[in-house]
This record gives sequence, C-alpha cells and structure tokens, in this order.
Amino acid sequence: MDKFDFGVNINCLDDSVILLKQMVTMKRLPSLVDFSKLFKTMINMKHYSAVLSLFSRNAEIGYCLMHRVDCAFSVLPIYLKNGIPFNVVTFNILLRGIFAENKVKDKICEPDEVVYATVMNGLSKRGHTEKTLSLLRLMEQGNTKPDIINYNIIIDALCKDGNLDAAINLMNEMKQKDIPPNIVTYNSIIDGMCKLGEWEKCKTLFSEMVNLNIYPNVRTFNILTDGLCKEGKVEDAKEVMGYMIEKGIEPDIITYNAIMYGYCLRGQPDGARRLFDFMINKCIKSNIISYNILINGYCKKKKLAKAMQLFCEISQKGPKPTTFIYNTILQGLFDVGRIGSAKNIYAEMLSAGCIPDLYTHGTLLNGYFKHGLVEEAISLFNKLEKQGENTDIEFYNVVINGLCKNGKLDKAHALFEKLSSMGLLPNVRTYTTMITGFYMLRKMEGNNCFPDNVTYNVMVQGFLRCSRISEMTTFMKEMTGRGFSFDASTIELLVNIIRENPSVLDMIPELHLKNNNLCFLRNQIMKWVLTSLGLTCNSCYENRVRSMGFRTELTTSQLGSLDIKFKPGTLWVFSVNIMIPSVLVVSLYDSVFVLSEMNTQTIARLKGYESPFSTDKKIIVRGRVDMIGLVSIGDIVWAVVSRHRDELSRLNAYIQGGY
DNA sequence: GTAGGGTTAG
Repeated sequence: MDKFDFGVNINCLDDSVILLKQMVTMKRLPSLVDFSKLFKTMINMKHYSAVLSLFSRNAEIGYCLMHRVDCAFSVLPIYLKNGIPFNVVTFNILLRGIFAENKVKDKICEPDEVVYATVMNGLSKRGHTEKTLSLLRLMEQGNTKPDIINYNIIIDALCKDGNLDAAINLMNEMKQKDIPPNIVTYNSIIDGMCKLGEWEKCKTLFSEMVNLNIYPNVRTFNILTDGLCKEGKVEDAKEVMGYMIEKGIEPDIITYNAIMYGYCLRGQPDGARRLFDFMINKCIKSNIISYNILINGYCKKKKLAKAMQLFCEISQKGPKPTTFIYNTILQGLFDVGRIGSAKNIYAEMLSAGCIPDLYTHGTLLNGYFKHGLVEEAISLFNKLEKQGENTDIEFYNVVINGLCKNGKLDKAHALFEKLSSMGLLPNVRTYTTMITGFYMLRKMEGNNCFPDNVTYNVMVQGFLRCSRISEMTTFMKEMTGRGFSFDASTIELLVNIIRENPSVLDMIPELHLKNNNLCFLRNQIMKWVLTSLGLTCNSCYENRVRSMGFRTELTTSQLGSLDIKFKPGTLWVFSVNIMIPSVLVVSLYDSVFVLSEMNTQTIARLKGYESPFSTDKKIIVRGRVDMIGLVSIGDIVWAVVSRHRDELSRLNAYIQGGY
C-alpha cells in the first residue's frame, strides 16, 4: 500500500484505531492531510479520551508520532480547537520528539508561527503556562523565531496566573529583542494589574504606553472599567467612561455591562437598570450578558419579581435564554426558597431544548439539599450518575455536602469512600465538607463522645468565618436545644460579621426568638450603635473585663469585689458572660444610666426578688447602688457614665425607640 | 494564531 486510501468504512472507533495503526506502520508515512482527516473523523465520533489515550498509551503510535513531529504538531491544533481535554503526556511526547530528533535545528520540522501560536494558546488556556513558556524557549532555538503574538500569549497567561513580575520581565525581553510590545501586550498586563488591585502600577503602565505612542483602545478602557467596578468603585468607572468618550472612544456593550455589574455588586440593581435603559436610549443593543447581570443583581437582592420580568423579556424579545441565564434564575429561585418555581423553570429549560450543564445540576442539587428535599436530590443525583456524563469532583462535593447537612452521614461517607474508585480525587472542598460537616460530629457521638459547649462554639465559628450562615443556624439551634450557648468569642465574631454585613442578621431569624442568649448579642450590637451615635466608648473595656476574670465562671463574690473607677464623660459598656445565674450589683459614682437586658425568664425571676443581701453571697458594694438585678446566662449590663445629660437622653431615646 | 463583560458548590 503506497498511496493511502482513506476509505469510507470508518464506522467506529475500532476501525479508526486499526486504520491508524496501519498508517503508522507504513513504510512511507501517509501525509499530514491523511492523519488530520483520520483524527478529525475520530473527533467527530466524540471519542476524545480514546484519541488522547492513543497518544499516551499506544507505544507504537506514540513512537511514530515522536518521529513525525510535523504530523503531531499539525494535528494538535485540531485537538485544541475542538476543546478536547489536553493531556500533558501528549505534549511531552511532542517535545521529546522534537528534541530527540533535533528536528527544529535540522529544519526538517518547521511548524510556522501560526501553528506554534495555536498550540501555545491551547496550552495556556488549559493552565499549562510553564509548558507554553518552554515552547517559546524552544522556538527561540529554532528557525521560526517567536513573533509578537507568541509573546503576547505567554504574557497574557502569566498575567492571568497573577504572575505579573514574570510577565513584565518577558515584556522587557521582547523589547530587547526588538519586538516592541503592542496594545495587546499592554492590555494583558493592565488587566493583570487591575485584577490584583494594583492601581498605581496600572497608572504608571498606562502612561508608559501612551508615551510610546501606543494608545488605549476600547478594550483598555473596558479592562479599567471592569477592574474598578469589581472593587465597587462605580463612580471611578463612570469617570473612566467619561474620559474615553472625551478621547473619542465610544463605550460599547462591554463597558456598560461592566458598570451594570458594578452596581449589582453594590446591591443596587436599580442603578444597573437605569444604566441599562440609558444604554438602550443610546441605541447600544443589550445582549444576553446584560440580562444575566441584571437578573442576577435582582436575584441577589431577592427581588424575584423583577428578575422574572427580565427573564420573560428575553424570551419575548428574541435572544433565547441560555443555559447561563437559566442557571442564574434557578439559583435565585432556590435562594428565596421558591422550589416549585425553580422546578418549573428547570422543566421549561429542558423542553426549550436548553442543555443543562454542571452549574445547572450543581444548583439544582444544592437547592434541593438546602431545602431539605433530600429524596428529590438523591433521585436526581442517581439519574445524573447513571448518565455518567457530568461527573467531576465538584459535582460530588455538592452531593456529599448536601448529604452531610441533611444528616445522611452514612451515605455521605460511602460516597466519599467511593470517589477514588471512580478516579476522582477529593479536593480541599471535599475534605472541608467532611471535616466541618456533620460527619465528624456524629462520628464522635457514635463513639460515645458527645460534643460540648466548646465543640459547638468551634463549629459555629467555623461556619461563621466562611459565611455559612444556614449551617451555623442549624448548629445554633441544635446546641441551644441541648442547653449550650454561644460563648463570648463566638458572640464577638458574630457581631463583627454583622457589623460588616448587617443582612446576616436577617438570615438568622431564630436569633431573636429562640436563643436565650441573644440579648447578649443585641447588646453588643447596641454598643456598636452607640459608637456610631458618637458616644465615646471605651475600647479596652473588653480587656478590662477579661482581666477581671469575667470570661470564666463567675461567682457572686468575685463580682462583688469588682472595682471599676468610672471616669465621667466616658461611656462604659461591659459585657458579662457568666455561666451561672448570679446576682449582679452595679455601683456607680456619677449620674448613671443602667440598662439591663434580660430575657423573660430573668425578669420573671427578678419580680420575686427581694434583696440581694438576703442571699448568702457576700457582696461588697462601693458607692451608690443604682441597680440591683439578677443576671442570667448571657445577660448584659450597660453602664453609661456621663456628665452630659443630653448624651444620656439621646441614648435613652434611641434605646426606647429602638427596642 | 494574542487582549475586555455574566451563573453554584467548603
């Protein structure tokens, strides 16, 4: 067989493998075109992994390709363009081949810049920056010298990795080699800097670029706009937009989308919507991404009506909702607990012929699990698992997490154990789920070792730190039910989190109703309110209180020996975190405002209370006794010492109004 | 053949 007959009888993968083997064993290797045809056919049969494994596992073919670098090299772009998962082994075979044969230097194999660029781009986009770089170095040795595009590809990859120093070094290297960087080079680096928030460096580079007579284009401005918006600096971004208009560069849809996104990030979807309308007036056509930004913005503010309205608008106006859009709206519906609507939308999505992706399935499973629809979740999972297509570790993470949080610990554990047999490696999320989830807790219970107050507080803090409010709430309820309560450090953390993001408070409705302890929290928040009212608050009160032993179990006598010198004009707030109900006597010297937050139980007890001195506890009272009361676990006493009546009345009014 | 915008999961 001399001329290769590319027949019509390739029907299955086996046929093509047989054919390929024939091809590589022919005395005169078939032409590149023939190889390409065959690979394309195989690719069309969607046997991606099989094609790949031919390279890495089949020694014969691999060896052949090693010696036909030109061939392999030319086939590679087909893989990359078709989005076939790229195997490093494949690449290594190629490189080894090139080096082994020294083809590059012998001019036998000379892929041109375009082939190199395609391969490099494919590699870098798959995260193989190192390999891409070594390919560049290889080019430098050969006859096809790297051009600006080859450099740009690597510079961009380095920037995307956040490796700006390396990117800039490479740019300097280009300059030395008389390949002056262009606008693409600068845009990549500016983007990298923006994403790292390096605004000063960004400005410097911008001027450097202009000094070299390389002028920013619409992409440059969009990079800046986007970077600013992602930091919430919408005003600055609008300024950039004004500036670009001044320079004669019209903002495009991407500019507007970036700013709309910025508004939504700040929780102002209406602002985004106004810009959207403004843009339409300017005759700039919105696209599906504009809609997604708006829909997501409204979803995150739980304004589902507005989100749904936009969603319907898409269907009416023409561009079909994409999987992306469906994912966004599904997430939004699940977030507000509208499971029924979510299910309907999912059904609609399927009947519209929109193919669900990993996001869709993750969102569905997560939504079901979060709302306790465990059976639904499991049956969907089973169905998906049977189909076998969408499986990766993150998919399983969702399921394992869902199972854990719903008490199906054995199932979660079994799935975890099954991972390796499926060739899936648990990642950091998998382990964190297993560790922080119910699993370990139940495990310890299973061994007759029961969680105590500390265990619960540690768990709760863990969830708080990573903003898993719903899990935190689950534990909070459980621990309260078992008679445990938040300790001072948990409260502190919670207060700090709420201070940063007040909406967290809304996410824990049980906080006010069911947890005895929470007057403590509310008082901590009060402290913050007071500070913001402009009342001086002694910042070291906590250390003072701590140093007086208030964090530990407190006896009345310890309390009694407390000696605080109140300085007039200072607001003192001290929190008492005691583990047993005690009698607290607060004695103050100056005009005093005392607020005691007590739960109903405490107040009931207080009503039948006669005199603190009737207890057998010794109490040393100094100064004037302004308030005597029973303090229960987690109660707090506020003492405001001030010479200024108006301060006190302001506070008083606030407290009465607020509570 | 290179640069810019949107959705989850610990």
